Amino acid sequence: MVNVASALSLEYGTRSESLRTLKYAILGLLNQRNMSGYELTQQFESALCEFWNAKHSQIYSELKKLTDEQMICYEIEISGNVLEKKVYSITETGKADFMNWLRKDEPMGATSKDVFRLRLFFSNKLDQEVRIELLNSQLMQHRLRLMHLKNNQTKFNKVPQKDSDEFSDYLVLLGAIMREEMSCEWLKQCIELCQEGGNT
Amino acid sequence: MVNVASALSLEYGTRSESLRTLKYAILGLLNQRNMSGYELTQQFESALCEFWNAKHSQIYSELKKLTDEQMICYEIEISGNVLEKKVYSITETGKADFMNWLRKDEPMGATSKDVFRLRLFFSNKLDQEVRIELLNSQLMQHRLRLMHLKNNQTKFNKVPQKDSDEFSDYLVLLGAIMREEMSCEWLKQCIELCQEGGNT
DNA sequence: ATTTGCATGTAATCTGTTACATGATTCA
DNA sequence: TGAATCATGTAACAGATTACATGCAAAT
Repeated sequence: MVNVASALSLEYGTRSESLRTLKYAILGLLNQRNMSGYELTQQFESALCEFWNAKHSQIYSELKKLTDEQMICYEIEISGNVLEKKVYSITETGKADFMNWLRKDEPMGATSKDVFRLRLFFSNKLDQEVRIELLNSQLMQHRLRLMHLKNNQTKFNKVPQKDSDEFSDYLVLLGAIMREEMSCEWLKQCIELCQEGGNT
Repeated sequence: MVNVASALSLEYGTRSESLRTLKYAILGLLNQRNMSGYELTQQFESALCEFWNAKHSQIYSELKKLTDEQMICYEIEISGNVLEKKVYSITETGKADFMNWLRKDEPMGATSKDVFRLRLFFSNKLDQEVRIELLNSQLMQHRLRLMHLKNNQTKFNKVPQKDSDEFSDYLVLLGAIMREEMSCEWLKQCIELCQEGGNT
């Protein structure tokens, strides 16, 4: 028997909305200040890079979509003689939509993907030396990243005011540092466990 | 002037290969033991859930592709009277390809995306009470997750043998626990910083 | 009988990456 | 004058989610 209900297009509620996180990342940035697509791309590479990323190709198409949806609008500025630059700003509609997203207390989703942990999960199939080399390589990379982050932190000589953009920035930087410190700790423990009763 | 080289389809090297991580996650699991698509789906929900995830729809289509590519093959088993089950196993080609992937020391990619951190980055636009509520909600969720993970850890009464599947499992579980502990610590610090000089 | 779990798939859509494509501006 | 950076876009493809779709088996 066929599914009559679905044949009549009943019973299966409206399609659930997609998350559109990129949309809100862009709206959030434009809520801080007006920017071009190029500047937004740079923001993703600097300010957001510890928790979000997007290529210019994706950003430009999202900007087009958000303009159509009247969440943002733009004015054209001229750099030099002829080079056109679109400076985007958030609309009132966009601001309202963004604030609505920001306030929502959504339950945590699935843990994010991590290729290295996946590799490690299968690493007992490797020679012990190779496994330790891979762990060491990973450790070095995380140490380097930690160094850069701690260097960024020195730019704050005191905790910023709670309602400032800098304060939020400070919180996420703290999170990034703690994450890298944890990663280094964990990798060191893994290496130790792999070496225990080692090759003498 | 048009790009003659590209018009002639020259000069722009071969398309770079995609990562196909799901492929290797599946090959890795089938390298441990033979399984059906259904069992693989369950493995993603249990053993791999702390660092990878995939829905059954994605898994079944990847299995089809891997079969075409001769990385895996299957035999049909009957459960009960008629219900057919495809039990997949990895081929020698698949095993070689998997080991090749496992050995590679790829540099760390971009930090993985984290919607909560993105929200927090914009959270100075919220009322202080709402911001703290969101942080508390997040903290509770991470505490719960930590509890479950620590409970899993009790299943290991000692560190398993280094070349066993259980040892790798132990390492990634340790990583998951440390990650959740760090998250709880970080969130507590964020809450404190948000409350400092608070509303008296 | 009815619900839960076993078992497998496809279609539509959304999200993200790589490659293609162009041209101006600035600095060495 | 050549390289790096500013500036914007499209097309093709890869990766992932949600919904659609079906039916058997086991337990209550």
